[in-house]
Amino acid sequence: MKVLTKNTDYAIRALLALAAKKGSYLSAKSIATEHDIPYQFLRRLLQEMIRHNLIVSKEGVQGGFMMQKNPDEITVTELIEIFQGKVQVSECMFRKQICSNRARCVLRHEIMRIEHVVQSEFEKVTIGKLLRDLEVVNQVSSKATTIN
Amino acid sequence: MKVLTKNTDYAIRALLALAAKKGSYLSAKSIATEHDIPYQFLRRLLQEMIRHNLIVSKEGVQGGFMMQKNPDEITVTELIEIFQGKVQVSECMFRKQICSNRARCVLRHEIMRIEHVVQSEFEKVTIGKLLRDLEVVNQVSSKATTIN
DNA sequence: TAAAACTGATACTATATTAGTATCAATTAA
DNA sequence: TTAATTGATACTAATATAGTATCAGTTTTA
Ligand code: FES
Ligand code: FES
Repeated sequence: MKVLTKNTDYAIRALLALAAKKGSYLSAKSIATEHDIPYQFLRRLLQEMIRHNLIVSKEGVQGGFMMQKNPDEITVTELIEIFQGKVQVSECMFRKQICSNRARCVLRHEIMRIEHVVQSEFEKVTIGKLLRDLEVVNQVSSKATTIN
Repeated sequence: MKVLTKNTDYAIRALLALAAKKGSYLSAKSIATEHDIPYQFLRRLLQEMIRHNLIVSKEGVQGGFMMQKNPDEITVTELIEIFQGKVQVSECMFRKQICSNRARCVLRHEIMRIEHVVQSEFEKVTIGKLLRDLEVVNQVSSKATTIN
C-alpha cells in the first residue's frame, strides 16, 4: 500500500525547491534537472499547483515558478487531496445486506475516525517544516563524515 | 486516495460472515451471494486467507470455509498487508540530491512515524470488534424505523 | 457408484490509475 | 528576432486493480 504517489512525491520536492528560493523564479527545467523529476510530468504538476494558488508563474525568458502560499500553511494533506483525491478509507464498506442503517452505522463512524486520524497526521507535516528538517539534515551531514 | 481496495473490503466482509457463523462451514457461493461479492474473485481471496492461516476449508459437498484465527486477533492492518502490501508512505521521498544522509534523515523519521500511526490505527480495528459493532447497528436498526 | 456440490490451482481478460512523453501556441527578456 | 520560457492539451506506456473462466480433485449423498 503506497500512500504517496509520484505526483505528490514530486510536488513536495518541487515545493521544497521553490520554498528554499523564496522570492525568485525557478524554471521547471532547473527543478526537473536538479531533482530528477521528468520534465513534462513536473510541468503538469506545477500548473496544477498554480490553479490551487500554491505557486505563481512568469512566462518567457527568465521566467519560472515562485512560491506564493506560506510554506507553513501548505500541508501534505492538501497535496494528497490535490493529486490523489480526498483520503477515503472505503466508499462504503458494508453496504446493502450487511449495513442496514447507514445513518446510525457504527462502522461508518469507525472508518471516518480513521480517515480523520490519517488526515490530521499529514496535516502536521507542512512544506515549511520539511524544509527546516531538511536544513538540519544537510547541516549535520556536511559536518560529519557522510556514510550513506 | 482510496485506503482500502476491493480485495481488502471483500476480505473483511467475508471474514465477518465467517466470524458470525464460527464453528461451521460456509461455502464461497453462499458468501458471494449474500454479500454481493464476485464469486471467483472471492474464492481467490479465501484461498489467500487460508495460506495466512486466518481460515480453513473443507472440500466437497457440504464443504466450505471456517474461521480459524481468533477474530479479535485479525486486524485490518494484517489484511491490508496481505492484500495491498505493507503500508509505506513513500519508498524514499527525498533521495539523491536532496537527502544527503539517509541514516540521520529527519524526514525519513517523520515518514516512518506517520506510517506507524496509520498502521496502529488500523490495528485497533479487528474483525471481532467490527462484528460486535455490526450487531449493535443491526439491533438498533431493527427496532427503529429504518430510513436509509 | 455416479452425480452434484464443493475447493485447489491457475490462467486469462478488462478496466482504471499512475507514470511518462510529445506537441504547439503564446509570452517575454535580451 | 530569437531563444528560453510557460499554457494547454493530447497522447502513450506501464502497472495495479477488478473480474472471469476453466479444469482437476474431493466429498457427500441419493
Ligand atoms: S459501513 Fe457504510 S453504512 Fe455502514
Ligand atoms: S527521505 Fe529518504 S533518506 Fe531522507
